[in-house]
Amino acid sequence: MSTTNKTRAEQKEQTRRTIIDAAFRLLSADQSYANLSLREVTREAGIAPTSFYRHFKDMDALGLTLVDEAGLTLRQLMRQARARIEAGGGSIVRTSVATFMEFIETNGNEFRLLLRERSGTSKAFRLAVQRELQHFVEELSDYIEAKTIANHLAAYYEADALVTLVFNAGAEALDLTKSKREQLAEKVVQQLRYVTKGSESLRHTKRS
Amino acid sequence: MSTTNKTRAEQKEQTRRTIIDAAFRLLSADQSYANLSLREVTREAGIAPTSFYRHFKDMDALGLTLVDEAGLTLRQLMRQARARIEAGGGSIVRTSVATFMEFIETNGNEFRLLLRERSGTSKAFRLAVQRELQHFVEELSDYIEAKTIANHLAAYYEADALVTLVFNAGAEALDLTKSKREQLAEKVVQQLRYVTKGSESLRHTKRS
DNA sequence: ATTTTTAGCTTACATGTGTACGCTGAATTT
DNA sequence: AAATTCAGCGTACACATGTAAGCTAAAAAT
Repeated sequence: MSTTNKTRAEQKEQTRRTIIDAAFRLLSADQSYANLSLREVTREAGIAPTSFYRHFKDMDALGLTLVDEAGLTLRQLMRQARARIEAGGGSIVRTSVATFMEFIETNGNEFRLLLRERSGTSKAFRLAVQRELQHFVEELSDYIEAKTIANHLAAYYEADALVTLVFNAGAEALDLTKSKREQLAEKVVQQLRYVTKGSESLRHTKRS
Repeated sequence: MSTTNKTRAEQKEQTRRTIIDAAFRLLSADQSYANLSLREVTREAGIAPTSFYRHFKDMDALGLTLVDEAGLTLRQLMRQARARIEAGGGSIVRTSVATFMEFIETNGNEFRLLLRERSGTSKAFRLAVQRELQHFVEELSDYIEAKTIANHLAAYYEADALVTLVFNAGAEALDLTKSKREQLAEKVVQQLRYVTKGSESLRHTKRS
């Protein structure tokens, strides 16, 4: 166990990626991960059905990997958004919403995966998605706590509401044409303002 | 085609109900309608697989019926809540949330059906669920428009946000123990207040 | 140079699926 | 009384699935 250790491990990693990519490719509005079969995936990946097991214990293991990757992609995108904002761009709310809507448009199937498995039949999947969303809530919550005089709990409630509204708007966007999506964006921007304004307003009247 | 017309039609209707009830019984945290097979349903209903077709064109037709029934159940419950409120009960927000949480607890599987099929692989299902939710948004929107000086669009945005937040809290509640659910209820009550307060506040600063 | 490891393959099997076909007996119509 | 309708059944078929068993060739270790 020394020297090169390249070609074989590399080849295996490459095949693993092939499987992952194949699975993502098979997701669509009409096909969820839940009703995707092992054989379909291996067919798309160009390997024998039984070879699948050299890389994943079962379909659940692959699915959880996909959820992680989709969550990562989304987080990276939102980090870009923050960079854009700090670089002097427009309003925080509008830029974040626009970025999220971009994600829906270019990574619709990744989003569908998160959306569907969040309420799917596997508890492990539900928890995995929940964890991804929690990342956003916490980041946003910290931001709010720092930028305002909100206490910890209030900031968390507010952040949670904002993430919920955006995520739900994303789900709605999936079935809409591009023109209708602009109306949807307008709606969610307004709703986010209600939340931030309302939270601020209540902060000033009582200390809860 | 005249006279009695009872026993046969009645028997058929009864079997139809047996099928519907069987399907509902098979739904759970671990089984969604999407991966429920025709044969499972007929097995549970105690009829031959092929007899299914005497009552429904296919599983999709049955599923849409279930969505309708679940939506109806939910609507009836919320009507009761309004009755309770107008009969002098507590706050609108708190009572509505409590009623909804009761629904989750006693009709968890009906709710799961709506929740899952809202983002499922069948557009017909997605639309059916969307329609059910739209009922709530519109009723609530009318209520807000009447009770406040909000214009039509603002009332709609507000109602939509409220329904979204409550529905999402319901989804979260499904995986929680009873004690954690009270915390969740507290969270969503607070979030709803943010929305109503924020909407009101913005109404007074600008006319949009 | 020899042995060990292993990614990927082929073959095979048991199980579950949707639904076509045709029968039966009882309810209904004529 | 005779004819028609039809809810429900049993049989049957073609097809897809997950995965067990064992082989092969090449890479890696000895």
